[in-house]
Amino acid sequence: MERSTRQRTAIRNTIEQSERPLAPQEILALAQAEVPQLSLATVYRNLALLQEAGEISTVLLPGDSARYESVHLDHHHHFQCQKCERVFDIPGCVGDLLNSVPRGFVVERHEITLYGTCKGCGPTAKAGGKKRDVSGAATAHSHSHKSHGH
Amino acid sequence: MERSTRQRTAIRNTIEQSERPLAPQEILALAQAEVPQLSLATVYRNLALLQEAGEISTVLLPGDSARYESVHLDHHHHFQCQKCERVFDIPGCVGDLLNSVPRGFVVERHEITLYGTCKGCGPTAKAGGKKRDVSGAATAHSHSHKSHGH
DNA sequence: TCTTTATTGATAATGATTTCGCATTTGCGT
DNA sequence: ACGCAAATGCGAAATCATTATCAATAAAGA
Repeated sequence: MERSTRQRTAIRNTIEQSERPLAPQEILALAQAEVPQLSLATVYRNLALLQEAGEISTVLLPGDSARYESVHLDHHHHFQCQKCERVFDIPGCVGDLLNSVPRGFVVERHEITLYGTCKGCGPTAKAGGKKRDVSGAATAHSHSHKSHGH
Repeated sequence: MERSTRQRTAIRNTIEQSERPLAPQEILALAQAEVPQLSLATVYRNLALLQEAGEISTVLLPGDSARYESVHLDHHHHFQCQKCERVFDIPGCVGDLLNSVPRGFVVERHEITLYGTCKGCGPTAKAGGKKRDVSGAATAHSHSHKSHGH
């Protein structure tokens, strides 16, 4: 059966406790604080397991590779900082104003991504600070759990 | 200086005349109707040039590779069919209801992607029809040019 | 504690997309 | 018509995220 390993627990906690979607690399870096020798392959293997178990969901952003977050979150969208590249959750939804599609098209799901500057990076230059920092701290929402459906 | 070649013209026309964003492979397939020996490398090289020239823009969808479309289009968003995987333009915008971001965050741009079933695929099974068809015909908007700002 | 086997770590392998290298072709100004 | 640099074709090479290998490790029940 499914065993409880230190690495799996670390990975799960890292995701569950994060206030924003994390990329595999970020998860690796953060979880290594708890399990130093943790391998990226293990992160991927567990992401797959946790996903099958329905504990986490995949967050896909335009032109970027997958990130993961807890499924125990209200319906929300994402904000990616154009400087630090980190992704934050934005609570709420713009509404069902999505009926403007042409005749014959049926919408089942939607994805909204906002781009700009995050709290941490402040309203300075348009861009600049290269690459991600893998750690990160800033928060964007109050982590209100449960109660889906938008 | 910049020369006018048959392949460049074919590529430009293909994109300009398409009613939806096209992936490099799709552009290759469509433009080969005009220039049979066209190479994929040439498509990529010209996409870069046309983009620098400000003629086309990149369309990025969550978890998918880049597509390209003319910049001469009103502000709009995209709809991807979950069956044929083709991407259509959806005119208009849900509005500036994007002020719901947390304090300290500044939104500069947004991206909205709708998922569902397109006109051509009809409201049948949830999914199924594998892979793209590279050609495609269906239309989703009236191609009204110019007049940005949303 | 012993046994079984899920799990891990390290690394090679994939698969897909995009870029390069280079010899050949071809616009385009003269 | 000439000449040269831009542009092309095609295959190799580079990226990159994700997956597969496989020997070694360590949960969990007996």
